[in-house]
Amino acid sequence: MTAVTLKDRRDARKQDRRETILAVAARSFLEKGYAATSMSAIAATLGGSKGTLWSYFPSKEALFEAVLDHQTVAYRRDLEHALDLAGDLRETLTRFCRNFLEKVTSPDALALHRLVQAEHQRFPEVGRIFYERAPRATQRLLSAYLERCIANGWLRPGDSLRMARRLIGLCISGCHQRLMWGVGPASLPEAIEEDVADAVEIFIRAYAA
Amino acid sequence: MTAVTLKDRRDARKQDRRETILAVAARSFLEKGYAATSMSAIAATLGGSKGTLWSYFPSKEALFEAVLDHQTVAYRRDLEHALDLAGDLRETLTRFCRNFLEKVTSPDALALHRLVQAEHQRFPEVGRIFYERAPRATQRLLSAYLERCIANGWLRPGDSLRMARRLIGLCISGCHQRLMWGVGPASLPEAIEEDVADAVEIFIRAYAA
DNA sequence: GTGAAATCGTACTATAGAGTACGGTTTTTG
DNA sequence: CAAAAACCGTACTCTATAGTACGATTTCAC
Repeated sequence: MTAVTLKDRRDARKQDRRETILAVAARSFLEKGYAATSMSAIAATLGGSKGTLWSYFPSKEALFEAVLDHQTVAYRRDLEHALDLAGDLRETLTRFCRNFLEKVTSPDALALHRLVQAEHQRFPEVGRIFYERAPRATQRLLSAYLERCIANGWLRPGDSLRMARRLIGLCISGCHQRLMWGVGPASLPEAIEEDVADAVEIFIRAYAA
Repeated sequence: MTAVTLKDRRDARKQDRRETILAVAARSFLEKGYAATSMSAIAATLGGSKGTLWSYFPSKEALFEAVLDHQTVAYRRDLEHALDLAGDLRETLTRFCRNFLEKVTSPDALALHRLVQAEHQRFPEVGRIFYERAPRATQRLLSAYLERCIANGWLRPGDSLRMARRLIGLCISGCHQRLMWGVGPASLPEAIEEDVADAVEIFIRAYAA
């Protein structure tokens, strides 16, 4: 027993170190992109030597993929937490859209979005994996809820996945779109409220029973 | 007169050369991105010497910006041509959405979209300029048409620019979104028709008088 | 034909960053 | 304490590519 905990302490340290490396690397990748991020600079920020860095991740590519993996896990966990759907239709949709928009307009989410967008030519897997984990996961969650609304007779029957995509498209057609191009609104919270109200109103007019 | 035309021939050659360089560079930038594009490779493809390339564009950055400039001009010219709005509301919106989606789902448009997205951190101007010339220009054009529809009593009064953004958001919420992540549909034309039909239907239900 | 402008080929400089090698030092385990 | 694992610092190799220099050659205007 004692032997195990002692050995585990070493492993825990390694895990900690790994997390630290991922955090430092994520900062750089998200802010500067893949090409402009240098392994040497990461090693320097960490304080350790280059050899150590390479002992954790055998190459820049490996580190990059580990960072994306880490980030998408965090992204999805946040989203699922934000998407517990219960209560009145309009109210629930409004809460969902607001939570969703708040998540995806955060600086980190925008940076991640851009990073994957930028590098998914160089790393073809990256785009598909991210799509599965973030946009697709969100669509599925929302779609399942809409399915229940249809069963309850609150919404007209139809393809719930397509309906989910339309609602999400409406949500991101305003401030999110502009933020992606570096043209932010004066007040983000107000812009989000406006987008949410529009999206829900349009959606309900289109699909309510 | 003769003097002028003769001198012009030299200028015309230079102009041709410039266009050729821009075309070759655009291929590379659009396919491989900024970092992975090398000036030496462009010079090699052109066949000439590096000195000549630098005599046309004093740096890689300058060439990059010239390429983006050239591409957005082409992009906007195409769009404006595709957006002559006349006739019945539903029919006009359908034609507009179809033309728009066909343009923005073309391989070059997708690549341009990604390229600007990727590099607008390194070149902060690029994002704003592109936004002005492409998404914003489209919004303005559509918005002006919707304004007329409101005046005619076909649509309920409202903020026409916001309405335009919602319609465009609906259009790109389907296959365009997936294409951006490298997850293309089996049949693009069919997917476009589906998106167009949905978008127009939802829009009309939401805003028709 | 003649001179000027453009072009060519090639060799060069300078920089930057990925990944390696290695001998010495600290930390952890038992 | 002793052995092993991890870590450190530093110096190194290798490759890629932006940008320059320059003398030789072609093209074009007149």
